[in-house]
Order: sequence, then structure tokens, then C-alpha cells
Amino acid sequence: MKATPVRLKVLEVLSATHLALSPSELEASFSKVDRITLYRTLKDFEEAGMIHKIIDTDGVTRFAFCNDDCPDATHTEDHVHFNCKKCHKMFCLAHVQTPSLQLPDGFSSTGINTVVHGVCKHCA
Amino acid sequence: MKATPVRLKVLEVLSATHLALSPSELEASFSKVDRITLYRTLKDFEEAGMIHKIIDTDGVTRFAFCNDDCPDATHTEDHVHFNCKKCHKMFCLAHVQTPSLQLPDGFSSTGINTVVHGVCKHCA
DNA sequence: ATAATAAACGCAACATTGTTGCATTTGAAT
DNA sequence: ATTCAAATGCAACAATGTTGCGTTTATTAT
Repeated sequence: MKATPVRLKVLEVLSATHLALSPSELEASFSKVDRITLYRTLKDFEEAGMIHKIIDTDGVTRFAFCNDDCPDATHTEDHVHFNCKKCHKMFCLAHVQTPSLQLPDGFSSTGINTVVHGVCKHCA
Repeated sequence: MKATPVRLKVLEVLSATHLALSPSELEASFSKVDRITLYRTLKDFEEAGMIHKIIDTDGVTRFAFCNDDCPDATHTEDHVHFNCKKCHKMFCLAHVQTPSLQLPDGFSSTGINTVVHGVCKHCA
């Protein structure tokens, strides 16, 4: 994987925030980048385990960089996400672990996606 | 709200399964129905509290009828959903309650969306 | 430093999902 | 049967995401 300007910019923006950003938000933050290239960059980063993808309460796809306070170096997304209903931002709550739960017989889990919906610290 | 053929069909299909179905799956199951009408029907049902909407692991919007084993008559979606990575079906686990969790200071929750990813009973 | 090459980019074109406006049809109540 | 609001279906549009392909660029070896 080559160190190109587009990739460096995306990494820079994502690593500087604890928010999960959508492709269009990212596109808007540096308007020089082609939409398709951005999609491919995000896909590459995700496959490389550098960022993770989550879908917010409204069905919007978002990507987040796991900072070093991420409990799991493999970025398996075992933390909780918080979706604010006012500002619509999505926070990675890196320290809130996904609770375990009891599944019915025959069902086996490989991951749990927990998205909390509510009002964030800044909108309260 | 009028009892029209389209609405009756949608209710019939959704009430006969414990799966959450996407608009296109519903459209395919009775090919006479206009896509737009279906979207509006689902929206109306959702606003009336008869069905609930959930986004699956792949970002696909799905709708499910809460059967009488649904723990909450207000359909507030306080149960867990299971998304099979093989058949891609989404099950309403009506008896598995959403676990509560501890949020950071300042964040308040109005709902938690839990989607378990894994292999279902039939694909195991 | 330069040339070679595989990777990344950007454009066109397309597919899917979802929404809105508007004219027409239809369910239900009189 | 008549009426009228509600529901439908069509056209048109917007947003999101993907693929093919020719061009550019970052790295690697010369």
C-alpha cells in the first residue's frame, strides 16, 4: 500500500477525531478528492484493519479510526458507538465494552454491533 | 388508515415471519406492488407503531412486525436482532433483551440498537 | 538521478435505494 | 349511489455506492 496524498489526508482527519465520519463528510473536508477514490481508500483501509465501518441509526455508513485507547489492536469493533439525535454525530465510546448476551440455541456470534441513540455531552 | 390490498399484503407477510425484511425483498414477494407505494406503506406502518425499522450489518434497511411475543407493546425495539453472515437473514430475537450499559458522563440514551453478527441456527 | 512498473487515481457510466409532486383511483362513510 | 379524503402509481430526481478503463504517480531497481 502506497503512501499517497489522498490516503495521508484521510488518515490525518480520521486519526484526529473520535467521531465516525461518513464518506460525504470526509469528501467535504478536503474538496480536492475524487469521490470514487475516497470510497476505494476507505475500503482499502478497512480491509487493512486500520479503520472500522459502522452504520449509524439513520443507515448512514461511517468510518472511524481506532485510536490507541481502542481496547483491541485488531479493530474488531468491540466497543460501543453513540449516535446523537441532535447533532447526528457518531462517537466511538472506546472505553465502553460491548456487553455480552445469551443467544438462543443454535445461534453463534462473531461480533456485536451496539449503537446507542440519545443526546451527546455537547447537545445536552 | 384505510385497509387497502397493498397494506393487507404487507401486514400478512411481515406478521407471518420473525424475520426483518427489506423493501426489495417485500417488493419481490408480491410483484404487483409499486415500489413507491411500498415505501410509503412501510413508513406509515412504522409511524403507527405497527412495525419497526432496523438497519442490518450491511447497511440494508429492514422492517419487522413485532409478534405478540414482543416484550413491549410500544414496539420500542428493545430486543436484540441477529444478522446471519451466511444467509444474510435478520432475525428478531424477541426474547433477548438489550443489555444495559454504562455511558460516559453527559451522554444520555433514548434507545439501544444491538445487532449480533454470526451464523444462525439454520446455517450452522 | 532515471527508467520501469505496479499501484493509485479520476472520469464515465451504471445500479440501487429512497424521496417528492401531481394526476388518478379507490375505500369507506353518508 | 354519491362524495371526498386517502391511497396509489407514474415521472423525475437525489444520494450512495460500484465497475471498467485509460492516465498518472509512487516506489523499486538500475
